[in-house]
Amino acid sequence: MAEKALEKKKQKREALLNAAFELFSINGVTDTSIAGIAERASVAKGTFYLYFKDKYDIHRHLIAHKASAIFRRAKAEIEAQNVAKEGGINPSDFSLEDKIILLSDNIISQLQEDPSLLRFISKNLSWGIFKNELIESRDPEDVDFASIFHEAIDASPVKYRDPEVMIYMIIELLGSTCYSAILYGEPLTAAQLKPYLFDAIRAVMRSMEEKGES
Amino acid sequence: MAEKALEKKKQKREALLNAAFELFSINGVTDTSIAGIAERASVAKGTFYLYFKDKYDIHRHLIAHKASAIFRRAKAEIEAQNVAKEGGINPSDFSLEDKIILLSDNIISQLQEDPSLLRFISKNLSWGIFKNELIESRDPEDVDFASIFHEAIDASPVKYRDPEVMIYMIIELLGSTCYSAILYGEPLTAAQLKPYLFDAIRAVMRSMEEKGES
Amino acid sequence: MAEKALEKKKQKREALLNAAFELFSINGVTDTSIAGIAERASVAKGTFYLYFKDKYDIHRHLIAHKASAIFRRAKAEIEAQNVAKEGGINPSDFSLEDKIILLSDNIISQLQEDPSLLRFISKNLSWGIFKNELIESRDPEDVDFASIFHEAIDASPVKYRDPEVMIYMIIELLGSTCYSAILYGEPLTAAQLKPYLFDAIRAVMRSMEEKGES
Amino acid sequence: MAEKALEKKKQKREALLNAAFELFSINGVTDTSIAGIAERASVAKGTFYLYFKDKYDIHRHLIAHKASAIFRRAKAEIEAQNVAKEGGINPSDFSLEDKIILLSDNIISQLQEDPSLLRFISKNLSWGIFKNELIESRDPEDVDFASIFHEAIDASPVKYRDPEVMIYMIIELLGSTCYSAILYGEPLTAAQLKPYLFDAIRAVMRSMEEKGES
DNA sequence: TATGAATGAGCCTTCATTCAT
DNA sequence: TATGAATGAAGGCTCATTCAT
Repeated sequence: MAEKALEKKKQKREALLNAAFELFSINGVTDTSIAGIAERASVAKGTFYLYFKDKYDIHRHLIAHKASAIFRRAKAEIEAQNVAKEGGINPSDFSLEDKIILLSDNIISQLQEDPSLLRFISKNLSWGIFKNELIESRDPEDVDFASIFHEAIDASPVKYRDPEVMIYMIIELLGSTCYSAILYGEPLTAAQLKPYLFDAIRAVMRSMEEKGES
Repeated sequence: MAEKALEKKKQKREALLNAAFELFSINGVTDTSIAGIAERASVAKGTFYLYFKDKYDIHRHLIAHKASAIFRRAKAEIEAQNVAKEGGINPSDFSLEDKIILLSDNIISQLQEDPSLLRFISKNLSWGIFKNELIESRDPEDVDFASIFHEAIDASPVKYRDPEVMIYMIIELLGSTCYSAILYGEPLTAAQLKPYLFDAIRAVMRSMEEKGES
Repeated sequence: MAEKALEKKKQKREALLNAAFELFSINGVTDTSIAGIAERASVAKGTFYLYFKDKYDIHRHLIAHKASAIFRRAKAEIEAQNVAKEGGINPSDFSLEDKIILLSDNIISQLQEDPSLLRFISKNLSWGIFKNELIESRDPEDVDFASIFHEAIDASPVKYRDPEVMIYMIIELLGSTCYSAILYGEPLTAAQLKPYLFDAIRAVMRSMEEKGES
Repeated sequence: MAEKALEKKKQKREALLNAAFELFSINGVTDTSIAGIAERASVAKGTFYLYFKDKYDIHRHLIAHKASAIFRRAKAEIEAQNVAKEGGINPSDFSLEDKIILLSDNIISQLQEDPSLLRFISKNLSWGIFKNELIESRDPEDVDFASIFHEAIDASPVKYRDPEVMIYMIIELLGSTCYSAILYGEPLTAAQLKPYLFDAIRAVMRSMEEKGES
């Protein structure tokens, strides 16, 4: 196939993903039809099936795609901040706790900025996604974001019992508390939640520090 | 209406709720039809509409109903245990932390016993349910289980900053970590999760103790 | 259900069968849609599925129904003729050969009268239908027409080797030669075919007479 | 066009025909798609249209092609047998009856060997095919097999009333009885059918012998 | 209250066919 | 010639909902 044609295919796929994201966010998966996705993507209905198996297929791809994007952006922004304040604190001076709080803070900000994103990944920002196990053929740019954590953990002087479980609990806590807070301000707003949540995350981490470490 | 007729109505309603619960558990809400619910309840299709507005209506009632049942049973069982070991530890000797751990432990046991129950309330065991705000016309027996917590908190000598938020975080943490653990054993089994989770709950609670309290 | 309602159901079913027959005859099974059948029957699309599983289900019912009707009518007409010419030949005077020729003649006449009927049962007037094995739930009025033959055979003084095979061959010969003759007049018209065919049928029967019979 | 290119075209056509034959045999015409044929032939979908007008076009070609092949092979094998037993019976010693029985026997064997072939030409092994009238542009190698019969008939000392009708009836009888016998063994197996069928064919032929001929 | 036949909107999906490359 | 992405018509089927009984 000519290069141009490949480019066009990529664009169509992108258009479908965007359309699906918007509709899933607005109406939910159940109330979104393939016809609707195709129409919004300015593509014929049949074209949808050239790119995705069904509604749930595109949904899975989107979740992986969006979750990955959130983590990548969070990581990038944190690094950019460090570069900005040159001569400032050396990132390696941050403790793992600090890093995870920074990351959480950034993720919450992103979700606040774009609540439709939150509604979409809704309750899906959890372990299954995190491990990318839902999807067999990950898109190449959707990097394995579990590695972001593992790098940071490995670099930490403080060691933790079962670091995977720790991350699991942090992600679940973050995801489930933010949902209600950001979308409904219930039982408190995201801004109000943050200090409590960060304290809680720190507390969870401390409770999992390796015993010998004192 | 004769008493007998009232009784029959009650039974029909119950039959519909049970049928819906089973089908929702097995096939999910989307893949459950009203026709299916009616058939399983041995009731005509039209009859469904005499009791519920639509599929989502019965779903909401069920969630509130089941969640309430879990909390009530947990409370009852804990009290029964205390009565059993008479002369044993006086329940009022338990700290709030202990009580909440006991409650959590019991809830996890119930969900383990009946994973279809877990699958059903799935990610719904969260604040929305807890506050029973989803449903306007609560069934009379579905008591407000938030009160269970408030009573215990009020009785606690240790005081907490924003106890509602604390409960919120605990419930979210419990609900979201158990889901994956019980249903998939991922990233660890419920049995393995428990010590970590209880430590985490205690850590969260400590982080929210009133400062002056030492 | 009230008697009237039952009557209406029966009518709807009949309307669907008639509509399907007409469309199958005109356009063939492949080019007939369920929407088309429903429309022609003045019934909503969904109603079709209350009576038949799919297009092939109604097709099977129709074949059994129509084939049965042909045989029943043939039998009835032959009997009526005998009654008409009272004092005439006693039907029991007919040999089995004669009876089968009479039957064949009548069937050919029916098919000539209504070529759409022929096109419909087309190549289906064969053993599978004859034995009614295609269809599990035969309509009650669609009598087992195999019995018509067996009665006649049992009554015959002349005995045959394997009478079932004989009938099989006669039916296949009749069905397949008539098709082309009636519909296309190729390689000869039905009228021209008849004497040859009847000779052939008699020849086949003679070739299967029991040896001892001389 | 270069010779090599012509060769390639021929191969593609052949590939399409083979693919279509296999799929028609397995799934039937209705459930076979052009996309499927093209894929199985390792050819692009659009390429199909360079060789055939549509699904039914390739179907017609195939029927004529396969039916012709059966007759040619039957003739060739019979001739080969005669050559083999050199000094044996002179083929011209066979009566027309014998020749046609031999031919029928061979055709039945072929169909038994390859039931998918039978399923494919199914009920199509009949007069329409025989006369090759279905297809306007016969492939050059698909010789007119009607001539095989006419030669034999002309060579026969015994003369027949309307020999075309005789052949017509024989072919129809053969085709329709074999179908059910070979594919389903109903109402009897092909092996069991043969003696009856051959007797019947002989009987039909005798019934059509020219009267004066004794 | 209870029924269940009837409805028809609306969904998913397939597929023949076209056409720019 | 050959390709295969794109199209959109068409069909099958489900299902929530209504309503006469």
